[in-house]
Amino acid sequence: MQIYDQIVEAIASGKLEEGTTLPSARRLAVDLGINFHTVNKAYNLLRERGFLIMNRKKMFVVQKSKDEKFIENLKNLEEKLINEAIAKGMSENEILSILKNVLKKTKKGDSL
Amino acid sequence: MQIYDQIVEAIASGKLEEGTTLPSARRLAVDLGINFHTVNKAYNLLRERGFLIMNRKKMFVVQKSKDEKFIENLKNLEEKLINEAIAKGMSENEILSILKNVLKKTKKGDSL
Amino acid sequence: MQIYDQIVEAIASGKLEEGTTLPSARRLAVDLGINFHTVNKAYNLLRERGFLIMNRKKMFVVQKSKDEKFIENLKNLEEKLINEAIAKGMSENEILSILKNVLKKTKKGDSL
Amino acid sequence: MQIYDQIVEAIASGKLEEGTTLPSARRLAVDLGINFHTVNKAYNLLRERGFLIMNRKKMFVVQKSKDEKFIENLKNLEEKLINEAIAKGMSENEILSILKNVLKKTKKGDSL
DNA sequence: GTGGTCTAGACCACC
DNA sequence: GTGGTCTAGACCACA
Repeated sequence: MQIYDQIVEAIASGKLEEGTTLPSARRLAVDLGINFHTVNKAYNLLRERGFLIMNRKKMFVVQKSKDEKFIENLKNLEEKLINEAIAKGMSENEILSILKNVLKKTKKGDSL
Repeated sequence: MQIYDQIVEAIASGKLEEGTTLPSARRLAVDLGINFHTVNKAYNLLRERGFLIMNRKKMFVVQKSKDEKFIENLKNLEEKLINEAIAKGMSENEILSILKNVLKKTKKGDSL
Repeated sequence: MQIYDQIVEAIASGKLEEGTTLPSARRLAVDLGINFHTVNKAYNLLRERGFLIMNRKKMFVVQKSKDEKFIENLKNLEEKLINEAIAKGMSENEILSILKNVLKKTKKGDSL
Repeated sequence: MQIYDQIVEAIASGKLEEGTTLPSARRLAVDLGINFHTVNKAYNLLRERGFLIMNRKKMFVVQKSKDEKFIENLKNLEEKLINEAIAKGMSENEILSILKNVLKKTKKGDSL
């Protein structure tokens, strides 16, 4: 999941642009000093969730595709998080303020 | 986690007000037809995360306390979610719109 | 995939009823003389596709749930298969006859 | 496989009639902007499965021939699909209805 | 070379 | 005990 998160973050921040071919699972594994299977699993999860796609050469390539399933899932997770925040006694404005800050911060990395 | 979520949702929606004493773990377990330990675990997780507090009679009571740790955690989780959304190619406005909708929907349940 | 297919077939034929708890992955692996990970992978794929669900004891249990995604996928795969049959010059009636036979055969196993 | 599927679909829909000579693999590769080997492979797979035959000029020609092997294979694949549908709890009528719809839809494209 | 799969053994958290 | 994960090594088909 750490690899997964880092790759998602790299895509979001623009460090990995759409169409970029990732290093092979074996290669990245060696570079990171971890096992091939671990990288492979992360790559496959990213593919399942639509962040990567495999090209004709069987390499993984960055892809940006917003699908219905993802948005539905996003809403559910957000609902849980926001429920917790409200249950903690936070006001609507407080929550919105935090959300906007996170969004701005993440978006700022985007333009780098 | 289902019990956990339901209780959080009940607190957020106002069905469970601050100060309310929850049924004992054994009692709720019987009512729901599940194992005592499962309920107990949910209660303890809710206490760890600051949604409940144990009173002198060792009963669990609803508490609304926004702490630093929770907010920090909330930010981290939101960052991951929003990173995924941006990595999917969603625009800042799209994301904010979804967040506002979820917030409004959740908040509406609040007034019920 | 062999394990996957066999379990699907066992559910379809009624040998495995809804609610049945499957043997643990480790146990089944020993019984079949194969590796734990192989069974585990099959179980997880079956869960992802909605044929199994994990209960509170972390055991895999048979579940029958027809979801939209499955039906959509079924239609796509059938379309490909039927396209091939038509491209082979088979008539609509021929194809329908084969489909009915397969359905009857599979369904017959159901009542055993 | 995309090329494969598209050609099968074209034959099924009548856009490619029996006896039609396909463009050479090199030619089609250039037109589609993909590698020659990829087209060649698709053509060869189509020949292996009996959708194409090579003429004296080594060009691929559309052929409609229903062979035993194909029908056997079709039955096996259908059995797997239908097993999944039944394992999902779908009734015989539900499945048959879907099959007929797909068949009708595919057949309709035929007359275009 | 690539990813995919199977085997194998170890450790973890959970119940 | 359970599944989940990481490591490791081997072999496969594909290109």
